[in-house]
Amino acid sequence: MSPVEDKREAILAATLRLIARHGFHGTAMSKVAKEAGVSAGIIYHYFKNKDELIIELYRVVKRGFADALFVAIDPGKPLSVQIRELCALCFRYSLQHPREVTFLEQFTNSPYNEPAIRDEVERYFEPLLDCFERAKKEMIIKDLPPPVIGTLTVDVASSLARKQASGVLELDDPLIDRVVDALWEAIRR
Amino acid sequence: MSPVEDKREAILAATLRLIARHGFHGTAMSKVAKEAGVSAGIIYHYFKNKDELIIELYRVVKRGFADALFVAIDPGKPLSVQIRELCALCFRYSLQHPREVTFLEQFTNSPYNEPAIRDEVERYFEPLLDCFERAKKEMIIKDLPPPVIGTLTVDVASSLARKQASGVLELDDPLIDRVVDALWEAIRR
DNA sequence: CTCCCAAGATTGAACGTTCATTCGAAATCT
DNA sequence: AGATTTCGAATGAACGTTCAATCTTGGGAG
Repeated sequence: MSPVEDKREAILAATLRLIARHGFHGTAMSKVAKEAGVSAGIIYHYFKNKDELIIELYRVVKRGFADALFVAIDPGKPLSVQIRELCALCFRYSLQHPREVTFLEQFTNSPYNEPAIRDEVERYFEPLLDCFERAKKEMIIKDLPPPVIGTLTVDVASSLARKQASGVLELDDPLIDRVVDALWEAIRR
Repeated sequence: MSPVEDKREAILAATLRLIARHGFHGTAMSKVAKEAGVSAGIIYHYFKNKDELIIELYRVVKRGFADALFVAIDPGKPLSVQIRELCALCFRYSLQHPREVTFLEQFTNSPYNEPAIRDEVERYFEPLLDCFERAKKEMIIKDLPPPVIGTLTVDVASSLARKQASGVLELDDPLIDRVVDALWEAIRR
């Protein structure tokens, strides 16, 4: 990796850490610079301004999440197994990446989340949605709209991961399995 | 209602509207004053500072949400009916109060959400949790931790309400019924 | 192999703006 | 009249952003 990309990614990583801990409001550009070990000015060499930095971080984090889920797709296995693995992966990723989850939830509920960016990022997940579309056609799962399916998988995992991170819930492997079972019973036909 | 309380509530209502539209980051005290039709200084007569204003708004909104759910509790009806009505009420309230939902989601994922405030507000919902505890004892629903049950009801409703508000989903009454059915199948034994 | 220089990378102090908060004075209520 | 409520200009701190100056890099000339 070139040193240039190193610095750019250091800025993105620092922004993620600070926003997860202190929110958008508490994350000043000067703090990002200090956390990343660079000067304040250089951020504007890589990103147009603070908004662009945050939006780019959103793209990167969403892309990473999508990539993590892709390993669940294995056309050799039955769709029901693929979907359950997808759910389980959502949980594992969310639990192992609490900062990413917190950032994504903050972004989603903020004015940053404009339709253009949402549509652009949603495209990363199209192959995963295909998986659900095929399961619908084969009458394996209920014919619910994709956003509902998304809520019953990704959003439930994120919500529980946040509760785990804040200490109000202890999610161990057996409990994750039981929740995945429950979600499967919600969407299966 | 006394004029004093009027002004206080005008400030809270203005804060809710602005935060839902522009986020914490874009909501300045001067804007709150203008939106509420009062001077900037008077806010500090009713609230210690911006943080206290936002935390108090959180209490008020959470309390309103809990109160809206209480009408589902009717000891004359079977627990299974009460729980399904609770879910349905979550949906109706969330859909009719998009600003409240957006604000709550932002608050929950921000550094404002400290354990002390969370615990204090969680107490509003204890009678509702009791309902689920009894259903567990009677072997009607699965023995899942309360936070998991909460996620599978309140958080799912909030998440879908947000998607409806942002236009990516059209939630009509028949679809709400089907989602409530799905959630019931997730938690029932 | 060394020197040099142009282009890009990096710095951090400085700038103008915006923000949360204060406060003395004015208005309103009891 | 005294107490409480309300105002809005003033204050100082913090913020996002800029920019002139400095440093680094890589490659062509000698």
